Amino acid sequence: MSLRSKLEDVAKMAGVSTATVSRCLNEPGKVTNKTRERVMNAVDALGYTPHFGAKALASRKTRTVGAVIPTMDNAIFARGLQAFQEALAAAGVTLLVSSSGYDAEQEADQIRVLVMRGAEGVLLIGTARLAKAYEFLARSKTPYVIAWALSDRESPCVGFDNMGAAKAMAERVLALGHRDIAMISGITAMNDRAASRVEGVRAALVQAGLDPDRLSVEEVHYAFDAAGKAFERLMVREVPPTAIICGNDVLGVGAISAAKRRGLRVPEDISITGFDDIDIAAHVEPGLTTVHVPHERMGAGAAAALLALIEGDTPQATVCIETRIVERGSLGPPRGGA
Amino acid sequence: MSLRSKLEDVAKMAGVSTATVSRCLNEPGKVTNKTRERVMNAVDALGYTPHFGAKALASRKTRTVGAVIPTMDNAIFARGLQAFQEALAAAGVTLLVSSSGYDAEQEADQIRVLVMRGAEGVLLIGTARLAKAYEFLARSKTPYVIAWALSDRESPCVGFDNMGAAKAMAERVLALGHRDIAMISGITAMNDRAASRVEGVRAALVQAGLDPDRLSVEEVHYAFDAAGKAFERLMVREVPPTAIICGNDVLGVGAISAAKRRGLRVPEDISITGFDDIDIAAHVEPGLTTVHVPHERMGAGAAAALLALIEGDTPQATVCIETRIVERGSLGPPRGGA
DNA sequence: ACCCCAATTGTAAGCGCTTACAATTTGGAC
DNA sequence: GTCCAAATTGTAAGCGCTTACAATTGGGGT
Repeated sequence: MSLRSKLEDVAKMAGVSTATVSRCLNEPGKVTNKTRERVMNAVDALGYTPHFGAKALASRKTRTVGAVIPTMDNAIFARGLQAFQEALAAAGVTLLVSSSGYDAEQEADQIRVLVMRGAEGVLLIGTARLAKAYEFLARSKTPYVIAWALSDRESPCVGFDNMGAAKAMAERVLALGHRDIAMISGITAMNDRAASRVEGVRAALVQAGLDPDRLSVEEVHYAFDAAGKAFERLMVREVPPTAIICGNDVLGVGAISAAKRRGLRVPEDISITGFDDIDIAAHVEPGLTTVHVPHERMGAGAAAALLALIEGDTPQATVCIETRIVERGSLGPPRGGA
Repeated sequence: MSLRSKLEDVAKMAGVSTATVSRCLNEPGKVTNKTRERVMNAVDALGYTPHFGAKALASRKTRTVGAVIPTMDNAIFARGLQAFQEALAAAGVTLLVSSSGYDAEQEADQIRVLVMRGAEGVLLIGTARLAKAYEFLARSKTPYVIAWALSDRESPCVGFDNMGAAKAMAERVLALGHRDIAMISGITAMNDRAASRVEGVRAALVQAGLDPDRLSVEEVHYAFDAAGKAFERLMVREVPPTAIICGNDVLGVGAISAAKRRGLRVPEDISITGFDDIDIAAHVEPGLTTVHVPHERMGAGAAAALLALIEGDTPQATVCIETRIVERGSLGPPRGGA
């Protein structure tokens, strides 16, 4: 970090001015072949790497965007973020990622940090966050797009209908004859996706003429064993469920695992569903019936929207990515039959 | 990004000089309570966020380190990186992560980018990388530590003995009586961890008086279905293996899944082992017998080493984290008996 | 040859911050 | 009240880069 060579060193070695070196690096067309070659030689003779901060300061642009995601632990955000990143890279924009650990306070901090590090726009997951985070975004005039959910904010979003998808899944469960349905959900506080999914299931119950308050919901953080423990708690209730709708695939896989450990067959003894369709969902036994989310499409769409925003264009306010249910075997009719 | 308020604005509003504002923010002790309060009010009245680039430029320090990991897709690096990050945060240092997609050329690029973005040191995974990457590190005098493997470089490493652990696992497999052993490995080119693990298994075979060339090795990238396909290929060989040692848990889980799809029982018909002990290993049926790696300890250790390096201290050159085998059921004696 | 215009290169003024160093204020001790 | 050292604040010079603008160069057209 200390003895880096700078533009001036390169200029000196190549016998040109710093302006010329800068041009060689940034607008090679504006420089003679001959001098460009000379400069480039100096550049890699010295192993010159421009100082990002200085560059950002002088040019007042960074070609950088940020994303703060709830967690990097599980694969839920990996695919979408990957697509987001690739689309940005294609436009010559760098992505800075950080994770908040599902903590709203931390998320607000991370947003600040990203912006101060030069993010010209940010990708945010879902809509629920501290007011001060939104205020900061507004005050600093930082464009942002929301993904993984739909939003009615002025800023665009590229997401999917969490509530609708969960409702569709619940409808399918109900159609098979299940009446004792429970849910293992992520923590719904400050997590609109988790909350919407619970709401979606409740809506399906209401629509089927059932009492939505009879739905037992276990809220746990997204981890296999937390889901396992939630499963245990659900199964010792006085009326154990015949089907458990899980808030995501991590919970679903954890539940299947716990069921088998308990000697229950899936779906004969207990049906289990997931949400997201991450890789592992297809690789447990039985395969997890789940909601497939086209993460790649969402990530790419979000990138396009954010880039447009940064360029000053106004992209479509809301892009709704369609989800679909994939049946894999973990959902079947209840024990007694329909 | 455009109309951010700057130090000067804060200074003006608080009626002090920019130097005083800077002090308030960086060395609050050197300023009267009264003026500090006045300044702080101005700071959040304006929603002031310092310009990172300007700060880095003026102070020639960033309190930032970088890490280049092969992938964020699976959980392999997540836990260790998390611990690394937390240890850094405790020291007030920010972590910048990027992933190379197991591509050496990209990794070299990422290292450059991180350094140019102000990384005062970097965390690298394993030892195999392009010479130019090492050269750049040396020329730019950027300290680095290597994790996830042991290294004989001058720069410190905090890792574990991939070869030894794989050998130990193979010995256990051999002790159970297996003689037809195969391996599903990650791509070994430019991946010393993968290569060492294969080497370890071969060493165990040699030690047991077996021909190491008889070991069938399928090299695939780390994904469930790639492992599944590799499994299929292995099982149609003229002498199908009775045990498959997998290069990591993703491959192991993929193999178990493929075995069951093929109607084989694990471990009665085929034994399967993994490496890493990621969460999912305990949540498949049967549980995956694997090598447990204390990722948290490694991440924290790596952080300590890197921070020391940046401070100019010389940490211990090599820290070897002990691994251990966890038995979960996917490894048993071969069909015929020992 | 000579002139003029376009292409290329150089000059120098910042970008927003930190930090020596200088100037000022403060608060005891007398 | 005075004086002095210590504490606080202000002044201004960069940090490494970009980019108007100015200066130079090189080629036709004549």
